Amino acid sequence: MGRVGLTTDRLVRAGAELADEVGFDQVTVSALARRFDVKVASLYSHVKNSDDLSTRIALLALEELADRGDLALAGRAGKDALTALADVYRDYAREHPGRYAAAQLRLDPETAAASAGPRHARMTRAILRGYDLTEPDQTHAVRLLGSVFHGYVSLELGGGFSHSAPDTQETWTRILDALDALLRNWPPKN
Amino acid sequence: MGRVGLTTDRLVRAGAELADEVGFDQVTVSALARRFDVKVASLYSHVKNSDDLSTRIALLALEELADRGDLALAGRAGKDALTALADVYRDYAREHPGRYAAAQLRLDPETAAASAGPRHARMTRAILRGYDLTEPDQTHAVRLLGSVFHGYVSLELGGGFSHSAPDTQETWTRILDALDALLRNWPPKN
DNA sequence: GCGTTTGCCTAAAAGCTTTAGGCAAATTAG
DNA sequence: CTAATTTGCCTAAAGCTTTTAGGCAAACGC
Repeated sequence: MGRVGLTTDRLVRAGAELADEVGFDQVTVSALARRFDVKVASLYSHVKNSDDLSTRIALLALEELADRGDLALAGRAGKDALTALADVYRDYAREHPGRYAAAQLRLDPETAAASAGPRHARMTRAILRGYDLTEPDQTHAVRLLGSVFHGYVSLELGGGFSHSAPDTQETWTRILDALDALLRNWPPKN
Repeated sequence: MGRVGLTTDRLVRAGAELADEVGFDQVTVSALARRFDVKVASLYSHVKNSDDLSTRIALLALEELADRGDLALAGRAGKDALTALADVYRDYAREHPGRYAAAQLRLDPETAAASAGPRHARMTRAILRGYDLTEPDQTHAVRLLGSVFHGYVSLELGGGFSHSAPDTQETWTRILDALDALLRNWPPKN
């Protein structure tokens, strides 16, 4: 039996695809071995354990998302930028539900710090440059945007807004309008 | 060996506690059996399978959350009601992280329809009676509130806003102020 | 008390995770 | 170009979780 050419990278990539197909929590070392038509134990030379695999998939997803974000934000500002980044998250989650779920994995602090996580925070902060907010309001706004993006996307993905009128695209548009209005007119403390 | 007095209800309740202690995804039929000092197979008379157990814990959490919501909303309106319901979600998630995670479980449509889910939608809609919104804006606003509550709580719980100033309580207050302002001044279409 | 139901048990099969040790293919060195 | 070394995938095995099947004794209903 020849060699298949496993590498950590190929495993992680295949794991991400598997996640999109069957759900992130169904991504198992066994399933991945099956996909490469290889014995399970063989994967353990490339990946420390199941947790390591999950973490690597999460890191990949975070990176991909940040790359898309950077691309979308280039040359945009204000509401244009807001909409562009918001759509990046929403579209990514719809195209890659498993990867998006992976990106939600709780990472330990050092791993999180070394991940693309900070890039995401920076992107959101960049959007706010188009609005007139100073600290600490800017941080509050960063957190609000993160909450809405993540909350909306995960509720929509989970079927939380299921099959009721009006359609979710319309809601998404109106929510972004509302956020834009809110950021342009951020209420002062008290 | 006498009988321990297992019932579906006791199992579900213990499962919920276990979830809060070790995380919802660590709630396993085996772990639950261990907790009752009983053989694993014994649980299968009270619970169909692992999925059934998870679903029941999720339903319990949704119910508890809705009960707290009803209590909090009684006699309140406007921003008062908004804050009260928002705090119910946030406090519940902090007190019962495992149950809160369970409440996020994707239920199949019939189960979801029979769950306390609809009560949650009704509660959010009730809050909006204090603001001047008509359909379809009301639905958009319901979805926005759901997104913010869920998004904020799950990011905070997951450590997304970790240890950076300003503190999360301050942000939470300001976000609710902002939502109140936004609802009082919902931007018209276009 | 007697029969029936019910509750917890043992047994067993099947799948996932992880470690240890082996052999052969690929790579490097002389 | 062979020899030594590294590397990649393998077999074997132990441990854990899930789930089903069948058994025995405690609890309950009359």
